[in-house]
Amino acid sequence: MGGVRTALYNYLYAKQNGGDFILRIEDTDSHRFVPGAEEYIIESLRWCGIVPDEGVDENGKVVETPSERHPHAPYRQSQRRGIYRKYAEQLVEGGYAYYAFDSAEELNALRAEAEGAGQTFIYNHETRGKLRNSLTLPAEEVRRLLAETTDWTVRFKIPENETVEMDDMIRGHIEVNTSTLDDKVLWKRADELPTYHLANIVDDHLMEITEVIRGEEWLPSLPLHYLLYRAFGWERPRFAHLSLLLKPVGNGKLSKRDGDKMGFPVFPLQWTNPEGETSRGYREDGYFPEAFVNMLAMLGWNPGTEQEIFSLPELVKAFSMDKVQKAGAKFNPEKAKWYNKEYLRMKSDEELAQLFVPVLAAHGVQAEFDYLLKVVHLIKERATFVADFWDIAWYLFKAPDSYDEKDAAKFWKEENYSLAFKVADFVAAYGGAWEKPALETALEEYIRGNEWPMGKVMNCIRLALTGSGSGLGIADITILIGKDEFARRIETAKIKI
RNA sequence: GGUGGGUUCGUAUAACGGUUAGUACUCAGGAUUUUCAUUCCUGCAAUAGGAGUUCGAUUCUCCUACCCACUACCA
Repeated sequence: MGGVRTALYNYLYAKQNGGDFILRIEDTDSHRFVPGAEEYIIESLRWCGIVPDEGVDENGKVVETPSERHPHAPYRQSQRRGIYRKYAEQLVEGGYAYYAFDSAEELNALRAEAEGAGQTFIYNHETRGKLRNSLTLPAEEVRRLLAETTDWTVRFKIPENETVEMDDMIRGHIEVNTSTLDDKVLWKRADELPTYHLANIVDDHLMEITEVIRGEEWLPSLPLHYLLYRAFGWERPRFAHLSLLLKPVGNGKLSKRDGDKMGFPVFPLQWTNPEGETSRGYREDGYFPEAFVNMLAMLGWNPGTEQEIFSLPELVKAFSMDKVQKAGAKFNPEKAKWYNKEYLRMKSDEELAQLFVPVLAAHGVQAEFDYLLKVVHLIKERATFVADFWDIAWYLFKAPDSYDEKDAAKFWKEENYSLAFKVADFVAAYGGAWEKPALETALEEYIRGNEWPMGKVMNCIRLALTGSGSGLGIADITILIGKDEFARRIETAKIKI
């Protein structure tokens, strides 16, 4: 959800300003490759209607070779590996970075040692002079290690005691003293891959990125990124850091576990991880993508008006970065359902009837499309999801085979059902127009004319028709199921209840 | 621990430094209805705490508290 929201805000901003939304796959961690994740991201965005202008072709594949439409290909960083090394070396030559030969074990040992003393080990201006790197080792030794070993990295040399002044489109002016920063690894000889920091800056420059809208977790790295742009002498993009999505109850950010525990999806689409655990998705749970997107857009942003329902094009028009909330937003599953309900009732009867077909099929039911149109028209205001249709209106497709005991005890009393049977006879003999208003009026005149208790009689009929004490209006049901079926159900009820 | 960010009803949010602090979701009542649902009406409920600036602070400044993120050869 958080990822989709970030993509959405990027998309909205890009489209609003006549720009392009580019999808780039940042897969520079060779140890964390997850099969299917890339396809999942693309399919999720497509479901949401957030279609990248660049980076993904019409078949939903990440573009690997440059073309007019996709001039910056390849868009997968693992396929761009060849281009990062020279930029890392450029920084070393300019004195902005250095080679570090400390092994992972050595650094871990230093961290453990510091932790034992209640401190934190940081690779920075204070410690780099005592570590094994191209700043401390003789040139000869550095050359030898570079040529003969593969366990080295390029680290950024953070300047000492300098204030980096930054601007964030959402948070405004931010200052950080460089002495609090550490010398981040930019490039690793072991797998010849950059880390996020280098790859991101290099690719954003090469791909002519003008705005970076990303999660708040990147805010602490912003000074490093500013320094990197400065070291390269490149114009930097503008940055916006979005607050996180928080769990509905308690503290902390939204996690997969919350969804499982509280019964709502946290993934746009159903997702099965490599361990075989499946997480439900909004799509599979029956949410409309428009509702999902609308709900996400309103989580941390508002239009400044009281309008709550926005289509994607409307969001593009209305979106504004200075209306984006600084604080984290707690996700509210109830509101998500409300959005779906609103979108469901905005759908046409035709569309809903079509969506209803597979639901009916799953219950072994087939019906005329015209009939479905009428059904859907009657029940759309009572449902949150299309799947609810069955629970609401199953009795319009088959007779009840049992009756709710509590409702039967409450309504099925002789003084009432004896009258109901008379009403049934009246319906059987009814010769007026076979449409709801006419039948409804006739029924009401008949019952009230005889001074019978309207509610009690109707509830008996409803019990016979639907098997319970709740449901649609009697006239609505009768018109739909027809005279014969009406009579059959009354007869069955006489015997069974 | 350090650094950065954040804080208005339970939740999402609105409010040129001047409002009876608004709206939506949820919840509770009520009205309508042949039941249920819908619809409509009403209600509950907030500026984290403390200083300061100001005629006046939800809004600006500082302090405290709490929450979050980061602190990897992950992104």
